[in-house]
Amino acid sequence: MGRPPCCDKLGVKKGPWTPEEDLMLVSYIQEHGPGNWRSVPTNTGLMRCSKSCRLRWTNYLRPGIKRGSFTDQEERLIIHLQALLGNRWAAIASYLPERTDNDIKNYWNTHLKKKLKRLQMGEEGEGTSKRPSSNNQSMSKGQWERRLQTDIHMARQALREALSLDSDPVQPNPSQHSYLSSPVTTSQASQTAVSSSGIYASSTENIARLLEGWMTNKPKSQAEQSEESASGSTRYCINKGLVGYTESDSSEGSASFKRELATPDMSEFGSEPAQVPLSVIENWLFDESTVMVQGVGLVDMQLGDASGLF
DNA sequence: AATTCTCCCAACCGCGCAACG
DNA sequence: ACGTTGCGCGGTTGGGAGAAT
Repeated sequence: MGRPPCCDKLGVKKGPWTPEEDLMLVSYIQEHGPGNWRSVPTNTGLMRCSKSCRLRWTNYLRPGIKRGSFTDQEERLIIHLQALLGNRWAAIASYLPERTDNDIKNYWNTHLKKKLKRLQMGEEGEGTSKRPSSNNQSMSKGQWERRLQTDIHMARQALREALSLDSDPVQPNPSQHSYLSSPVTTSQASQTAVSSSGIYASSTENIARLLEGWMTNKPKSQAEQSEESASGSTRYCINKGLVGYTESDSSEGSASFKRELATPDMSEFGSEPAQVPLSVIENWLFDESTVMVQGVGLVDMQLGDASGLF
C-alpha cells in the first residue's frame, strides 16, 4: 500500500503562483517563520498544498536568492562539486548560498551538461590517447569508488582546515528570529500586482519589490550590487542576498534566512558550510594540486571517468 | 506575419528518511 | 516494533518566450 499523494485533495490549486498568493505566504512566514508547512495552507487560506508552499518559499520567495545567469566561478564550482558529490543538488547548493538547489539543477541540466559534453566531444575529436583520464576508462568500479572516498576524505580535511581558519562568530538560529521585520501593506501589495504586467514573478526585481519595505535594513542599491558582482569578488556570503542585505545585516536579518541546508557530511564539523567564506572552499576546489588524486584531477574525472556514471 | 521549433525554468511528482505516538 | 505524518530531495514535465523558418 503506497502512501497517498499529499496533493490529491479537491480544491488544491496548481500551476504558477499569483502575487496575491505570494503575499499571503510571505505574510505568514513573516509572522511564524518557515517550517510547519502542513499548517501553512490552512492558516493562510492558500489553496495550495504544503509542499507547494515550501517549494515556493525556498525556491523563489526566500530573501537572499540570487537569480539570473551564473558566473564563471559559480559554474566551475558547480562542476567541481558535481564531480565530487554527484547529483546531490541540495548539498551543492549549500556551497552556493545564493542559489537554490532547483536553480543549480536546472542550470546543470540545461547548460553545464551540454557544455561538458561539447568539451568532451571536442577533446575526443583531437584524439583520445593523450588525456590521463582516458587511461581510466578501464578503471574498475572499486578503484573509482576508492578514489572517490579519498576525494571525500580530502574534501573533509580541507573544510576542517577552512573552518578552523575562519571561525564565524555568528551562530544563527532561524527559529528565534522574526523573518521579515515590517509588515507589508495592502497598497504595497497592490503596487506589486499592478506593476507586474502580464507575467509575474519572473524577475528578481519583482521579488525585491515585493519584499521591499519588509526589511528593517535599507536595501542595497542596484548600483552597489552590480558593482559588487562586477568586481568579481569570490567571497560568497550569506549576507549578500540581492533582496537587500548588507554585511551589517548579519547580526540579525540575514542570519534568519540562512540556508537550512547543511550537507549531512558537514554536520560533524559543528557548522554549516554556508558559514564558511566560500573563497576558502573555492580556493581549495580550484586548486588542482589539492584535488588531484593519483595524478587525476576531478575535472578529468568529470569529463572522462565519471561521465559514464550519470 | 504566421507558424513551427527549441530552450528554459517554475512547479509538480514520487520516493526516502526521520520524528513521533 | 510498527504505522503515520511531515519534510526534504532529485527527477521530470508543462508551458511560456524567443529564435528560426
